[in-house]
Amino acid sequence: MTLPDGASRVYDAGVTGFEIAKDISSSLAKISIAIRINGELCDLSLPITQDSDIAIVTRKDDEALEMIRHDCAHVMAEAVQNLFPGTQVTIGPNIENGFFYDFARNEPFSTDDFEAIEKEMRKIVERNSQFVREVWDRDEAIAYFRGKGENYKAELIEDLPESESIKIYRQGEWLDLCRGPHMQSTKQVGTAFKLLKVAGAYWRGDSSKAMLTRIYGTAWRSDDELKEYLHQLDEAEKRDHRKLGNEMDLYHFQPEAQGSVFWHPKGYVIYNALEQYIRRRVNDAGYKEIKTPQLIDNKLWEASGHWGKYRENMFVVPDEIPSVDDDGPVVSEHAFEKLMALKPMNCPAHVQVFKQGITSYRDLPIRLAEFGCCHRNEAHGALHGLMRVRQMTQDDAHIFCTEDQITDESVAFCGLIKDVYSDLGFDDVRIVLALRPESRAGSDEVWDKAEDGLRQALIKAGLEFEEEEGEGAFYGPKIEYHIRDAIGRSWQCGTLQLDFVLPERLDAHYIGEDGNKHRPVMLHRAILGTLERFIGIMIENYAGKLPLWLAPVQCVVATITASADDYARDIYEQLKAAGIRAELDIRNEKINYKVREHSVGKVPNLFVVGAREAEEKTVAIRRLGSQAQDVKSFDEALAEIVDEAKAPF
RNA sequence: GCCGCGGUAGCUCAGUGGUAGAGCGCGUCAUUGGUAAUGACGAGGUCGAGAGUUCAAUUCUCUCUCGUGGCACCA
Repeated sequence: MTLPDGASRVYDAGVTGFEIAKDISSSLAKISIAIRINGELCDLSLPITQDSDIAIVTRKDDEALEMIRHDCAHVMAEAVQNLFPGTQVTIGPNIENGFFYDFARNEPFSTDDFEAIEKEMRKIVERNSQFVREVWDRDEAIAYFRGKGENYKAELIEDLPESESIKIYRQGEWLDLCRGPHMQSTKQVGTAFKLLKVAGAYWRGDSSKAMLTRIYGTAWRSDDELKEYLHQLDEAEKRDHRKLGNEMDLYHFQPEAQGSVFWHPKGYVIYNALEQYIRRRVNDAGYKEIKTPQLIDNKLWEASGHWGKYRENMFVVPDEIPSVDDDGPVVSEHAFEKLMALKPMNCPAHVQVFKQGITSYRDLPIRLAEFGCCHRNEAHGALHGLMRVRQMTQDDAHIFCTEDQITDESVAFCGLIKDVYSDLGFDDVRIVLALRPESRAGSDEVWDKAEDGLRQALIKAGLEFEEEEGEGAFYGPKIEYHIRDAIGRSWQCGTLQLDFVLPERLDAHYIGEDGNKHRPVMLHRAILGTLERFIGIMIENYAGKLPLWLAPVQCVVATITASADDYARDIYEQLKAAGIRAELDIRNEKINYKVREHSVGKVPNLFVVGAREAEEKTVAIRRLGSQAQDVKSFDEALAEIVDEAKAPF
């Protein structure tokens, strides 16, 4: 056996990892939980029959967390079956920071059951049952699980490839089908686990199949790690844009317009600042901004293919003046013969703009940008604050170009998007090339060409990317830009999609050098994705403390005594005149009160003025997140804040 | 859309089979204070909607609706 440090040891064939660990040192044996044999993670109890490179895995190793969580899922499954006989087990994989297990039970679980389940889990851990691995005959295994009424498990075994042996892990009386590996005993799961939530989940992720009950849990090496993780969850909750949006008075939602934002003055400041910034960016990058209709006749959606592929997400309205008769139908029986739809995407409308007049190859590329307001009939359960809405504004644009120009345009876009994300505070960007989905328009040849076009552009731009099958849009492959926020979450925002289909379907063409008609290629692209969602991401990323140029209120002038009111009013007016979003707080309140209120309100700059400042024409600046009082002349402070409040572009 | 959990004052939430409470916020008054909550008083609620059970429902049951955690879908 060759150890990680290169040393080798000799054992009889059939020696187990545990025996080796014990042989190396008894203290190692105590903390060992698994073994890597030629790189593969295995049970310590597995007999080793050949010369191998081995490494004993202990609780301290990276793999330990995964094993603890997976074993914890088994412990939870047993606990649930002990407490709720008749519950069927299904699958229970690890996920980021924890695990879940899906159960089939007529009566779903509730979080009220957690206490009892956790208590039972602790008993099983304390029981210190060995995890024992067995290999069963396939048919016997199926018969066994069927006999126990475990139909889901039986189905899982039936679907395992013939080449796969059927592995069963026992822990005391209880057993489960499992690929393994497992630690030595339930005791090694430890005590640092907690059940977090219950949720419905479809069997095999298929909405036509049965709804199971999923229990989510988390497990860690130590109670301290668990505590730390729970603390992180609390912190993430504090950043929730729905909570902050409410506290900062940015926007609201109400049932009469579910999924659509009512922007309040302060929220709309952010919205406008961001829109203006993007407008300057795309103008600079050679785009022309346009605005296209909201409500468009169905004929165009049929021609574009949206009616066929996207209908279930569209709001469709009859093109008829409703009846004014109180008793009669609001629309006639013929209403549905002529339909219009609120646009769910801007692309067909942009093709219409492109198609006006005759375009020469000399005009290409043509880049049409729109802050396009789109409506999508999202499922009720999908709606989530600003992150998932029914009315959204995309920072959309379509580039019409020749095939030869695809690479240059794509490379240019990659540069633009990188600059924008960097300006907005996101430097960790993951790029995914999403390939053809099952339901799609266009021939395989066209898809081959489109996928390769984007791939080549990414290579030329020198960017690292991953490819994902089946994730593309129905009309073309796409590059997805995923940004990572301050607390490590990933969001898909920007996208670049190559489309040979739509220009064809909507018959767009340009006149080439040869004097003949040619089909342009269309690049769909967005940087923020949608303004709504991006603002939600920004709020959470900055925990509400937005960069100065986006802050709804950039400066509050707060007085200590009424004797400074006139001076405060004067400098407030000067700040406003200089373009600073300032507020004046001359309320009859103590300065402590004002400082607290504006700190909680995430105001970046507080200019505090009392009699002394009024006398000396200074301000005492208090910055958000700092206790320091920086006293300087107002003129200097004004120049500084004006400079600092400039947008990055 | 599916499964679970919720909806009580502007906000955050407590509570009860006999038509309601706290803190913050809001209003009035006093206080003019030096960097994260000054004090007193006051106003404010058909307890999400509808139906049922009951002498009596905010409370129990059902339906609907909206929100929420997931699933499915997705920017």
